[in-house]
Amino acid sequence: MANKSYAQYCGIAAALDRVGDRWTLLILRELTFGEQRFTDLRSALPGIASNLLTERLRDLEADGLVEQRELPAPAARTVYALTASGRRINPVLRALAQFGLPYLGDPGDRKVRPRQAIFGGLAALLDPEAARGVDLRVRFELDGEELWLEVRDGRLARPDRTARADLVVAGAANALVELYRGADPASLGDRLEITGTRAARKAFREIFPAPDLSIAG
Amino acid sequence: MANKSYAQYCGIAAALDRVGDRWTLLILRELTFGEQRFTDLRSALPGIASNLLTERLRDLEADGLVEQRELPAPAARTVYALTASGRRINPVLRALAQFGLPYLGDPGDRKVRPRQAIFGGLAALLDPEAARGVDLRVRFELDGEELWLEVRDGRLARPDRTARADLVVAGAANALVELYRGADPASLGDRLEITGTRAARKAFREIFPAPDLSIAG
DNA sequence: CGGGATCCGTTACGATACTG
DNA sequence: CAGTATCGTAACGGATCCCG
Repeated sequence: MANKSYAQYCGIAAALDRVGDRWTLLILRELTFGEQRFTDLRSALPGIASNLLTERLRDLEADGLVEQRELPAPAARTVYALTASGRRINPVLRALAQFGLPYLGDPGDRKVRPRQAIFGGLAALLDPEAARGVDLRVRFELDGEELWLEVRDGRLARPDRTARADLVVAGAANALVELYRGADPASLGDRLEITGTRAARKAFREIFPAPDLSIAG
Repeated sequence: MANKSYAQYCGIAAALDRVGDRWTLLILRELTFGEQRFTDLRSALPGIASNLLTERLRDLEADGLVEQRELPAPAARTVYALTASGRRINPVLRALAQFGLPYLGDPGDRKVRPRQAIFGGLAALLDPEAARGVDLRVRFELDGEELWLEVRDGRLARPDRTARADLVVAGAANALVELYRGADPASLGDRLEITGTRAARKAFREIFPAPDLSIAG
């Protein structure tokens, strides 16, 4: 790895020796959404130097968390993907996302919004207790972009886009964010439209509960 | 903060802006065990420069995660402690500890062993599902040091040292570590002695299950 | 002795330019 | 598209010194 090891006999230190370097956890975040090309990662991580991205990917490969895959011709190109070991980082990302949520300001500011931020943010909110045994397919149409999210038997699953969605959330991504930051649903006007049975809407609210934001310093 | 912000509208990035700097999460780890003096932190974090520790503590104070407290006379001295917001980092530390566990090598090597590593490691292993509703008080006597661990209604609690322990684990800390790394209990000989009712021993094994280490790269 | 501050050599990072 | 090369700057690590 790039940085020196903490050299402590402690799981947290051992974890940070692998994923504690700057940018590393954000690279892993991107890869949890699926295979990514070098350029995909670069554009999702504005500000990272290309040599640094190379170095981080090599480190992650050396630790067995990420692997290169060669896609078949014609467009033969290499992509990066998480290995089985790499997917074990998911609970860490979820815990970080929950910790960081109160610190997100208004969605209007100048910050980069990663394309999958909505999806990733919701995934972090999933309450395993409330989701126990639940199946729910949601289609998002936010700012003209379509995203699917599927809960199967209480866990997030690769969405089946051929099936019918139980719930459709369409409109402005910012409106969804504001809703989760405690805005009055009525104040959103027609910027967000949620379509589905009453039961599906209820399930969604329970599985992805709005967090308590009162804690932020 | 010392490092530049990622400036992304994402909970993970926001979290890393606060706790992603080198040493920061290990400082928070130490503080989860209770108030610590500057010198306590320094000795628990071998290799950290004193100015860096100062800077990190100031950053954490500015973010409202840590606060200074003045202990009363005679030995008037300042200690650092987590605030309510700071205690929200706990799930992150647990997730990291679980992720990092397979990467811990044999306990015999030269690495620094933080005094509370055993306690912290076990706390990370607690299975909330298995612990549901369980009460269990454990006293450790490892390498001559006494540690208490109390599970109350399925959650870790400040141990009540006046009450009677349901389980006593006495002997070499290394033996306990080896046990959790898959060693045959019989091979430990008399290096570890576990005393308690059959029910208490069973509860301990279920609440703190040995992790699957087969995943390590 | 606890709680830092200062200084300085080394390393990692960030920006830009360049290449197969 | 997927990196490599170069280089100035910022952060880190180690040592030393200071003050109550």
